[in-house]
Amino acid sequence: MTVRLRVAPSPTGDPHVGTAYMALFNLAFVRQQGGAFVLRVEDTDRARFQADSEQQVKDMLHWLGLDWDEGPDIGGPYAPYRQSERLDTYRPYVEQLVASGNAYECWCSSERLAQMRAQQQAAKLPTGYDRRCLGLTREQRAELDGFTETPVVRLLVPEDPPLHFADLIRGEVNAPRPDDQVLLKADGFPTYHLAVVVDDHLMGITHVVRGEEWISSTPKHLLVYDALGWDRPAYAHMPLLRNTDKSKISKRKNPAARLTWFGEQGYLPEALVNFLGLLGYSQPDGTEVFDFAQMSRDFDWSRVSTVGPVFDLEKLGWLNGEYVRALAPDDFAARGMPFLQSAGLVADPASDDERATLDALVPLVQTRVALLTELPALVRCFFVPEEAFSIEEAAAAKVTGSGTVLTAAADALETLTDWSTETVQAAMDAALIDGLGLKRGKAYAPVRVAVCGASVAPPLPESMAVLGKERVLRRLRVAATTLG
RNA sequence: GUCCCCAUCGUCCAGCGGCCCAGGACUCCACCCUUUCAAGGUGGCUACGCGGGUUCGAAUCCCGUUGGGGGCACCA
Repeated sequence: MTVRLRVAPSPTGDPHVGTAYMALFNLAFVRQQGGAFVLRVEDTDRARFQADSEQQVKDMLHWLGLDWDEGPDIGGPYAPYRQSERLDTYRPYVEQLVASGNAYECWCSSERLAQMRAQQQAAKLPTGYDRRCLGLTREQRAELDGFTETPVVRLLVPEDPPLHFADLIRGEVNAPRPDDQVLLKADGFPTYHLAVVVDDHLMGITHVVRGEEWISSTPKHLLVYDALGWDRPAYAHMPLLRNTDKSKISKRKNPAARLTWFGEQGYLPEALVNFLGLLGYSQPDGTEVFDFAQMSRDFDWSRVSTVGPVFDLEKLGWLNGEYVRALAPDDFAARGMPFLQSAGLVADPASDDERATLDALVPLVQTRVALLTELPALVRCFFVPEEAFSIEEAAAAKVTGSGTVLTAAADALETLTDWSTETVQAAMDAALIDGLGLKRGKAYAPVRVAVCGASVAPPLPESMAVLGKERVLRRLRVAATTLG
């Protein structure tokens, strides 16, 4: 049997990391098994619906390389893949459930339901629908209070509903007894609980992989499968990603909950994918730097943890550095360019000169960047117009009184006809180390500040070679007076 | 409140009865390398929540307890 899995985001806002996390594990298994991966849009909540959300989700998933085989944009044998376009397919099943006595209509107003729950909680009772409408006709119910015109359809949970199910990650799971859950809302839209089951069945989904938060509603779904006479899928409930305080990861408490945040912050998609594959999961050999293909190759549900991992940015930052350093030089330049452009250091599109300068800088900065957002500060002095070049105050303060050193360096460099890393360094060493008797660290510090404007910068002779004789000399002579 | 899930260094993982007075990674600290900062190298700090069992033997199994998390919507 060929395996079919899906990821089913709800277009209610900015794409969530949890969606990528689920997609990754779904997909790792799908690709290992040679099955199909479906993207289904669960847009049954018209109150929270956001029109641009679906596209953002698709963009983010593509950015991460987590691509689907069937979906609303590319179609497939089970189209449509948007639940709002499938309203007609749910209706017959609702009718069937009502006819078979597995569901019933309910006219209770939301006010009455809220009041009922409050009372139950005050009485320290489990909350749940009290079945006020069960067995009543519309007319009979209308005579009682808390009545509302348009009914919903509720699942009738039997005395002994199925509460146990096998989970690929957790083994036998014991879930709580469900409430008489609403299946069809008053607006005619199905709730999640009806729509997932119907769609998963109709779309031939074999494995339902979702967050742990769904464990408690699985019995409802089981009930619907059974009532409709359908085979149950296999279940895998993933651990929930957490904030630092261990609560379920949220956009409110954690910027990383927002998928679009990572690109803006200079993270590489392959690093994020790798990192997500490290949360609640590990490679059999303990490898920590691995790509999707490797993860998929020996993917195993039994290796997925049941403990919700804290989404810790520090390790992701390290991992990102690993990936940044592993980038081919031209790839690094290409990925870094947008950050230089948005910092206003490079024109958009970049000129040939600017490209050439960046290419020359790559070997100097690639090991010094963990996040792409760190690049602009590191290369600022190479791109900034001479008139706008300035020395950081703190850096200047560290080397005040080095006019002699700077002048000596400038004088020595002035005579150079061949301008390269080697000749520059030789000239500086001769003038400052041999000539003034300074140690290299002492000698280079003021020069670095004068030329780069900061006390932390890429290697000095290399930087000076890239900068060119003219600009270096000008900066040295200016600094010789200002730092004199 | 109620039901369910979970429990190894600060964090992410390994461990699935003896190889563990617990191993790797991130972070932090020290040292080496070194023209600054990185990168790289070496070393170090730090954990099986607690209490009972079971067993010759428990981080690993069982029970309890404590702690954390999630669900309890005409949201997903």
